[in-house]
Amino acid sequence: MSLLQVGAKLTYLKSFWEPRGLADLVVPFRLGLTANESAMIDIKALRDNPEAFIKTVQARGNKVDLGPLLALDAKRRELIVGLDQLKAQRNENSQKVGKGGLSEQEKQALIDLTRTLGDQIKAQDPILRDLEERLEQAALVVPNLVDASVPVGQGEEENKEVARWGEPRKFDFEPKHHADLAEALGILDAARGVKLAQSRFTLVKGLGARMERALAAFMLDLHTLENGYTEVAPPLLVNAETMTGTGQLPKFEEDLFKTTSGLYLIPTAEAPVTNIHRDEVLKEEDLPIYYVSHTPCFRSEAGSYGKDTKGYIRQHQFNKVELVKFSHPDQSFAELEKMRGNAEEVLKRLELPYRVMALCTGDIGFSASKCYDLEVWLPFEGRYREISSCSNCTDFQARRAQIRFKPKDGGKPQLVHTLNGSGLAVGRTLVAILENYQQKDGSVTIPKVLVPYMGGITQIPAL
RNA sequence: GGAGAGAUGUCCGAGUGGUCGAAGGAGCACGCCUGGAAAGCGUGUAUAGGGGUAACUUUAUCGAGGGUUCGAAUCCCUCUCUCUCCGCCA
Repeated sequence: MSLLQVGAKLTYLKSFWEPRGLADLVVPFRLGLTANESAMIDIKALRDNPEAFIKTVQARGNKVDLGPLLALDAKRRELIVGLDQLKAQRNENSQKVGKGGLSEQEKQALIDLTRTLGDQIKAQDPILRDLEERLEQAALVVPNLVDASVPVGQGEEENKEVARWGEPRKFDFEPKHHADLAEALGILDAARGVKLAQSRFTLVKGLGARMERALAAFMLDLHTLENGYTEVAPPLLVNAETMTGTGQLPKFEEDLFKTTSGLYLIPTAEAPVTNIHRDEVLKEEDLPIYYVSHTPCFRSEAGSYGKDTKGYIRQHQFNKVELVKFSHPDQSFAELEKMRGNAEEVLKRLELPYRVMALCTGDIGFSASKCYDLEVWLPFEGRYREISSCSNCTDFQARRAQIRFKPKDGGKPQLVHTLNGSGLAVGRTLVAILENYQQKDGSVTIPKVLVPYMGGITQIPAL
């Protein structure tokens, strides 16, 4: 998840999480969940161990009150007990009628009796369903449990640096902003992007377009040939179920572009790729599954007015190479470390200085249990900026999307853990290269590993 | 856009009002057989929610929602999706 997305999410969440009674909890979107698809959090786990959830919610800095949720759950169970008894009686009676051996009168009496049972059931069933719906909606605002290793903090400022690589280059001239460089080199054309679409769209030209293609190819080769990922090219328009599975819907609909046919443009390949195995039961021996996908991403950037208006950092459309894993629950945190290493490797080979941040409880995404951001050095701004985000979503998305595996020993299907991370955001990588590899004359040297992918050229010459 | 067919368990596939959570097969697990394996034979094998320390018990689920009925996978209505043929088209 990108910084921009987190920002938008947090603003939205803040208003959403104002304390209020469950009765007037307004949810803008009716979930298309069926009875055996469960809610966003494990209601049983909440029942058994509410303290863990309360702790998480507090640490994340939101004020959702879990009390009403627990009360609803208790009420629901109470109702089920009575209703199930009624249904059991009805079923038994119906079977007696069917089996025969009753006199006409007995039979008719039983039918009449059972009809009243049926009426009672019909009267109570909607009450239960209403209760369950409210329970589900209430569960919807409860975020994933954060892992114990996540630093506690209020916001971005309290994220913890856990690693740093490379030395920011010393310039013997004033480094330029990438947008100024790129305009001068004729490789990024913001004005024409606006003409063709609107602001936050850019026309990429010449060696700029070539470099994006080269970067994508380089990253894909690294991840497929060396890191064991399988390349996939998913649909870029997906349905509401898919968006719900990974958590973009229903809460973050305003961040998405929706088409007139009801499909959504993907804001990240995480959405379609994680949903590849939605409603599936995988074999334990197939885990872990690694996918890598290079796609455009589309984000409305609602709520980010005025931020990064200049340049190629924050666009409505950008390219990203995304890593997705389906992991055995016991391995997911180890897999997160590996995934972070895979993303870091891209920066290392491009020789771009970066640091790794462990996001704190106040900054971590809604569905993530633990998350690292990779931040690349940008000389003009003189600071590190997010270029990748690697998250372990544990079973949070798997529960929504019903992604399970059958244990080898024959036990019940269990939820897998899902992970995702950028490996990397291609547009921002281009930005980082432009700024870090710029020369005094305005030309840009091409990182060594990229030269073969650029047809052998070693620089973008100044015009 | 026009015409038709379909949606059942991990998968394939039968089932047109009751004894159907659902035949049969595949897969998987265990056992027998074998020097070991394959084949063969036998046994077992859905998910979710309640209640119960447990044994166990109960409810729901045959694409989704509604209806008829004492009783629905099965009958009726609505919707969604998939497939085939025709038309259009990158």
